[in-house]
Amino acid sequence: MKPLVKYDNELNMIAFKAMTQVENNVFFALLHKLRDKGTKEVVLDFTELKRLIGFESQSNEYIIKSIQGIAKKIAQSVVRYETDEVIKFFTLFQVLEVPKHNEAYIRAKISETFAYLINDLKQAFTVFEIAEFSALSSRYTQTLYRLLKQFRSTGYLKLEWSRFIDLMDIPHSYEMRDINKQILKPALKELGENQTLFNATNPIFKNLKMNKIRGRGRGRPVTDIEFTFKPETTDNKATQEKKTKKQLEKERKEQEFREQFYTKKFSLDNLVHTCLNVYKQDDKYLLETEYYNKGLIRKNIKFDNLEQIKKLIKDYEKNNQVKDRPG
DNA sequence: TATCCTACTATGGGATTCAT
DNA sequence: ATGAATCCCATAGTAGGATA
Repeated sequence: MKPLVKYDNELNMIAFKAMTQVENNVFFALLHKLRDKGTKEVVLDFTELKRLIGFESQSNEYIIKSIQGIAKKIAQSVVRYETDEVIKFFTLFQVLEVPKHNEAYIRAKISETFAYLINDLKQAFTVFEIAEFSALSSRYTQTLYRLLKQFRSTGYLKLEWSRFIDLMDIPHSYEMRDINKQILKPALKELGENQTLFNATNPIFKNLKMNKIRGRGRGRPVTDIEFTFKPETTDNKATQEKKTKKQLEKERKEQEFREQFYTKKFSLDNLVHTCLNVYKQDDKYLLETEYYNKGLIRKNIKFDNLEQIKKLIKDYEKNNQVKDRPG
């Protein structure tokens, strides 16, 4: 069986900025190596890296540099959590050691806080072949690849445009034409067309299509982007029972349900909340929000029904319009 | 109300600059 | 040298505002 990377979907939502294509490879190879190791320390050496991700064309020097680069970025990528009382800082990994010369290895362990992202995964995980991932030609294609892999069972991904830009780590200087030309076109070609090198017959995502959704207003700017492709079936015979269209539709609905309030704002107790996620809990709804009050704070708020949330958002939007007329 | 004008964004081709 | 980022040019379609 080919080496796989497998991790909790939540990791896909932590956007790692400014990773190069090779740094991505090292990062996910490390993730592969660390999986189901608890919080134990591991060493990923050159031989294994090479086996996992190739490295045919690059010089040793370049590889060492990439490893140092990834170590630095991991160490600097601080995740910050705030409660009312304290601020906590975490890094995803603790990188314990990388060599300075002539060798290429990385010694690391996962932080206790994030151990759940790669240990004992039972559901809501992303999984893909690391070799396939590493062979992709650009970091943008790689990111789109793993986002699509997250939705491998439904074959449907829809993102708000600004969030897409954020997750894909697309420079703000890129305009639509640059994104089309440099990112979307090459990525769709690479992910959706037949592969000649490794996979002579099958594209990575069958029947992959992209659709931009344009909103209202002058120029009708793009508000959302969606991707559809033929859902994957699992290799596992036991879980291979085919999903009916109804089930797929249900999953799709569930995703849309979770996304419906994302980034919407409302005001509560004189604080402006930004919606992140909504969950159903018994017959109530839990809304995860973020707001500033001497720092960024996350909170779960309970509602009896969705209409209450919608009303709050509507009220906020009404009060914060610059100029508009009904109709 | 119907029509015209303008502002705005998308799209595609191509060229140039930048960093490694 | 190579790919990524930036920029220039030109065309098309539509919404919103202005005008008649």
